[in-house]
Amino acid sequence: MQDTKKIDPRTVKRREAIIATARELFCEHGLAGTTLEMITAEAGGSRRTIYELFGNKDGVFEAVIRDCTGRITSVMSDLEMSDLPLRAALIHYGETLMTLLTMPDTIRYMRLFLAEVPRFPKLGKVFYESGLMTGRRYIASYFERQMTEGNFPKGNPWQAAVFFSSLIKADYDIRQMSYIDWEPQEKDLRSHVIAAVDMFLRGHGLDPEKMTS
Amino acid sequence: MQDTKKIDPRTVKRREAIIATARELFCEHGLAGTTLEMITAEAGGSRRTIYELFGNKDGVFEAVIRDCTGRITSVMSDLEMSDLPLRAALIHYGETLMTLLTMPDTIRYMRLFLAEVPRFPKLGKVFYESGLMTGRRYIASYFERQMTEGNFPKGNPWQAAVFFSSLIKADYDIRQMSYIDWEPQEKDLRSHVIAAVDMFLRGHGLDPEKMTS
DNA sequence: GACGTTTGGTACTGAGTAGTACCATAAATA
DNA sequence: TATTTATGGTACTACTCAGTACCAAACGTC
Repeated sequence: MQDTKKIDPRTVKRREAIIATARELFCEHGLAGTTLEMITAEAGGSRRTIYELFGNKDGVFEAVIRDCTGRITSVMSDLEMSDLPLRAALIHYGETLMTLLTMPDTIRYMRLFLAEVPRFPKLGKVFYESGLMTGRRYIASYFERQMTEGNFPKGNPWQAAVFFSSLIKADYDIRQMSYIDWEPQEKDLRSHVIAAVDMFLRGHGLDPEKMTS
Repeated sequence: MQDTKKIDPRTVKRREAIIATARELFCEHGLAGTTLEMITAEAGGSRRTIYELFGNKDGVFEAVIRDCTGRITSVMSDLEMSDLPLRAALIHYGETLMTLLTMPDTIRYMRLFLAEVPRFPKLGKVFYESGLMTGRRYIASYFERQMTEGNFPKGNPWQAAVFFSSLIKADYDIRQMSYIDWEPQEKDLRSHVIAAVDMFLRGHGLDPEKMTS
């Protein structure tokens, strides 16, 4: 039952170009505010091709969201928890995570996604499980390792992961999503992450003052 | 320069009816997915009146968002930090806050709001400052009081408030906004709040075990 | 009860746009 | 080179819907 038909390289290129352009336009004007004509005007090609490749407008939207989710997920997977000592590793991870989460593109994408989820419940699952949970799983397994190695008090690694990311994230996401054109200063982010990590460590009975960092 | 003209009670009633209906419809179908005809069909009246009262469709949307924000703010203001001992008070506040934040109406409203903020930057400010910050201010002043009374280690009450609400909220908001038709169990919420409060207390050098609750 | 304001209902305009049909053309494949 | 497939472009249909105009009726005010 395998589809041995070769895929025309033109199709791949067109598809990518359409998704890239649509992503920009959707983020800028929303789904309803973007016409297929706007997409073809910028990406080239014609509406004919869009219907050929995506079925209809909603198909383009789905493809865009899956693409964005994939991008974020892949960044998340690349976030290696380094071999630094615990506190330094957490700070490093927290900073990288925050850089990703506070990027204007991430914010615009989240807004777009949340706006339309009710009409695309399947995408909600995709986003949550492959996007949000990827980072969570990763950090939970890190804590688990630290627990067995005796660097971190034994407990529920999953809960530790939830609390850790909550403290790091704080309300920067909601704040940025609602406050247009506001971006946190990098130095504020840094000091916030440090404060969050230290609070997290103390919350688990560890003294950040005594940790080489 | 005062406007001494009396307001026709009919106008007030119509206005309220339109906002209530529009709120439901906007949350259900989004702004673009709701036609003015749908509103009049359910709220009664005619499009004529809508233009009379709100100017245009965007005017209705603005009124709806202001109304929703006002509702949430008023609930926030009613959240009294009781006279219970610290740990019990935090748990109580946390539970009430979570009840508010995880209500399906709150979630749907947040989605609607975030979807359209880019076109209504002013509303972003309203939401953030009068909605989100109201609770934050309240709890910060609570911590300040506890600090001066010696029940809580001296420090930055504002930061304490940020961390506290971050831990309480965790990722329930994002999770609910993206996962349609998922609602947390009440007992899970309770145990989460307790764990968050205890982690918060330990993070500030207090031992929850030793606190009468 | 007379006057003025607000409202309901209906019908209309005009703009915008998703989706389709069709054919010529360009590119890939064999 | 011949054949197949994907693409571009254009023109068209059918529809939705915001916003307007107008008149008669309902309601509040005095």
